[in-house]
Amino acid sequence: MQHNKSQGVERRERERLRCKGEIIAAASKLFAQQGIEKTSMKQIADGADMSVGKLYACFRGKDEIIRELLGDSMKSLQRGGDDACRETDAPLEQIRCRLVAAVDHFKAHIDFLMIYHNESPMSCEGMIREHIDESIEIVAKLLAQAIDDGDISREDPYALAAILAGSVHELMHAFAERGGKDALDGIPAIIDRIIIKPLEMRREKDSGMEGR
Amino acid sequence: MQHNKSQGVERRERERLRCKGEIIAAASKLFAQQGIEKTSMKQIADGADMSVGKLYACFRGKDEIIRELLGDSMKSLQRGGDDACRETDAPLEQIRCRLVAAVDHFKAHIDFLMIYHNESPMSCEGMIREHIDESIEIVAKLLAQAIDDGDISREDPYALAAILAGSVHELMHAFAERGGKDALDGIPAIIDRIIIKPLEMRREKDSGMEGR
Amino acid sequence: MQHNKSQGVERRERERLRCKGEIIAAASKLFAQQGIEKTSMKQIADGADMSVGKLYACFRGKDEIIRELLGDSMKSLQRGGDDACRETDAPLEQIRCRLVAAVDHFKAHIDFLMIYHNESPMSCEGMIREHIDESIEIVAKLLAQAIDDGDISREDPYALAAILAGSVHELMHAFAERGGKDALDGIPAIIDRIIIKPLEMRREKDSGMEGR
Amino acid sequence: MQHNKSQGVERRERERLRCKGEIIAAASKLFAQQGIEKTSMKQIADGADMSVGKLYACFRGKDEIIRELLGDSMKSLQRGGDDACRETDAPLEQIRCRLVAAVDHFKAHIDFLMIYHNESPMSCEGMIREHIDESIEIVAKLLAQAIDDGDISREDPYALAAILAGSVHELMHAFAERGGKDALDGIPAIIDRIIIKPLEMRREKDSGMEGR
DNA sequence: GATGAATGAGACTTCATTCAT
DNA sequence: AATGAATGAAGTCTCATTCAT
Repeated sequence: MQHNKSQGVERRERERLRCKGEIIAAASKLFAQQGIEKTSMKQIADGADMSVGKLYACFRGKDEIIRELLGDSMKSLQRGGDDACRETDAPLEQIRCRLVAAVDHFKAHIDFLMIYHNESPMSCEGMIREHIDESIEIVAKLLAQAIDDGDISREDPYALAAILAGSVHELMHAFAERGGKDALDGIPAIIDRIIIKPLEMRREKDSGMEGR
Repeated sequence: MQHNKSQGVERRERERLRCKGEIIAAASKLFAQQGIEKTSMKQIADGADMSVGKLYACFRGKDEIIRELLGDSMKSLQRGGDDACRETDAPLEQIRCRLVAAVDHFKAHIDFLMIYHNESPMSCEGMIREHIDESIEIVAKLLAQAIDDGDISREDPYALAAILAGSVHELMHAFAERGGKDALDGIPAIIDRIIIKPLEMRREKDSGMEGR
Repeated sequence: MQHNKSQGVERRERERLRCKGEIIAAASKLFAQQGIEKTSMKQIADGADMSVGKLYACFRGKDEIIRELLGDSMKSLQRGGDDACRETDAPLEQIRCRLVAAVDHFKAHIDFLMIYHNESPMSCEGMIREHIDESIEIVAKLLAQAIDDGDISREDPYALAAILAGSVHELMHAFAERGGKDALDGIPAIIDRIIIKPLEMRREKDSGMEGR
Repeated sequence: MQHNKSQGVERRERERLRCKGEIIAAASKLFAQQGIEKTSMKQIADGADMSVGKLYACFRGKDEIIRELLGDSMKSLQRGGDDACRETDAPLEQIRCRLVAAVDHFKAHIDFLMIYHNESPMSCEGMIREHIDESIEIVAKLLAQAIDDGDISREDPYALAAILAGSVHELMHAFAERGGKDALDGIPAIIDRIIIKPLEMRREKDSGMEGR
């Protein structure tokens, strides 16, 4: 009896999560297509094939859907990056791993890519902007370490991180637009070749000249 | 009599333009402060010190204000770039000039910078996105020429242009945030040092190796 | 077999009544705390530790719960009054007994007191208002008899009854607020001293003067 | 020119007040008929023969309409009482004047009478309850003074005030119901005869007995 | 019979746009 | 031509009631 009850609770919880997932999925698609502001709760409900009331049974309101959608995606993006760079201590290597992980994540979540790119960064109290800034912060710290370690030439690490972030952002847009999501795979290599490698090479040259 | 009439028409036209300018100015400030969606026609009217009715006498509706505001700013930004690179034929030099011109333009129109950065790129049927794409297109063509001219190593010019555009975008945000608008001045130099110069240097090395 | 069946029916009926009682109890508490309008069916179900569906199995809807809750309480209040005044035929004495009974009833059902006082008298198609009017009617008849019997001076018995009802109502609020429910005990005495006794005394004086 | 403008502003302000008045009037009627909660903004708009939008141009929302409606009426009721008792210093006389003023006010604002009587006293954060309590407070103070002055017998002035307030309340309902609003005129006399006079007379007797 | 998830009508509110003055 | 009061469509959210399980 008690077992049945706890089973029921468990099943219900699973059901609720599934439902939230469907809402998030429908909302993601609509947000990606038309933007967050232009998407109404009714549209989300229709998209998820349920009533407006159910939306409010699963989420406190539209804000919470947005926050959860963005928050989950960004947390997962972040975690993917953290996991990817666990193998190495070399800061530049970590950046490269994070970059690959980010691109993979966006490839797998193309709606999120659209939202991340097309939505106002100030959406939902600046959540997107904040996430970008956090990513830049992380990369800037790794770059600062790379500079200290003598891996790359001495530059403002925040500026370098901003360059990396902006480049990835814009490349992602350009490649997704032109070549479909598979084109995204080329991004890490080009970032490496155009931005990171030169920083390393310059460092070697600098060292060489210092060494005289 | 006819002369008087045409004078009146002319005066009226001048008046209407002045009026549109004031509306655009007021709208720019408000859009920059609170975002486009959150700004109401009433607020724009109050900001421009005129009635809501006059807004509709000068513009067809809110959409047209946005379109004209963005369109004018972006045209002016584009024209600034075109003017700046008129002195030289060297493609890389043209890119550098355009970059300086763009930064100068944003420095002089800080409200536009805010809108350009914080607003959804898809605002107003994707006008901002379209403008970025056009800028990338122009730079990509110049880069293609630079590659043909043997000024820089052979890379996908669109990818390079995207990297440049994204880098500038993100640097602009980072620098404006941290150092106020004067900090923007440093952007052309850092872009040149981190992205463009290495492309040139690599080319030289490549050439050297080819020359063997 | 038939006996078993009727036993089952009986048990079921008993069960249903118990269930209704629990719902009424939970609803009373919530209505008293937050008001009828602000209390949702879900809250009542939670308060009665049952499902929303069961609420609808026992009652036709929210309205019926309110109607039954108020109806039961008011019937019980009325019955208490009827019982209390069974001992005597003297109309004034009956009124005094009814008053004591009413105060005792409210003391014992403090939630009902709150609802009766704080809810709109027009709640549920004016049930509360109707009940007050009925009480006034009863008291007015007793007063009319008292007048006929020469117990009190000649006045509009309805007006006197309204005065009694209003006084009790407001005293109940004032005393409950200031002294907790035990303070209610003082009400019959004060009503008697301030309103009823003077009516008797005036009658005596009138009689005396008539007697000359 | 400036005069014209100020005239326009003045006219507009007058217009706005007229409009608020119409809304308050329509709302009063509806609130009196169906209760506050059951009245929707659409109904008020229809009743005042205007659009919903205009309601929101004049008031911040439904709450403000209720607050203003009740607040104005209760302030005016209070002020009427204050004005009425300015002629005399005798506390009992002041109470009598206030009573007459209150009855006159309700006679002139019959919708307010209905709302005041039929609405939950806890409506709009307990505004009605608060107002009743304030009235009782004022009367209680006057009664306390009357006791000190030896005008009436020694009783709890708050209890007496509650009796007066409750009596008036219930009489108002009974008389308005039975005799139309003109019947209200009889209330001051009956209150005086049944409640106040006896208090005075008892005092005299008490004094006489004390004097022996 | 019991459950509580799901429904959807309806409430409040905002604001782009219109139009009488 | 200018004004800004008025409109009403559309959006968010609540909750009494229903019904599949």
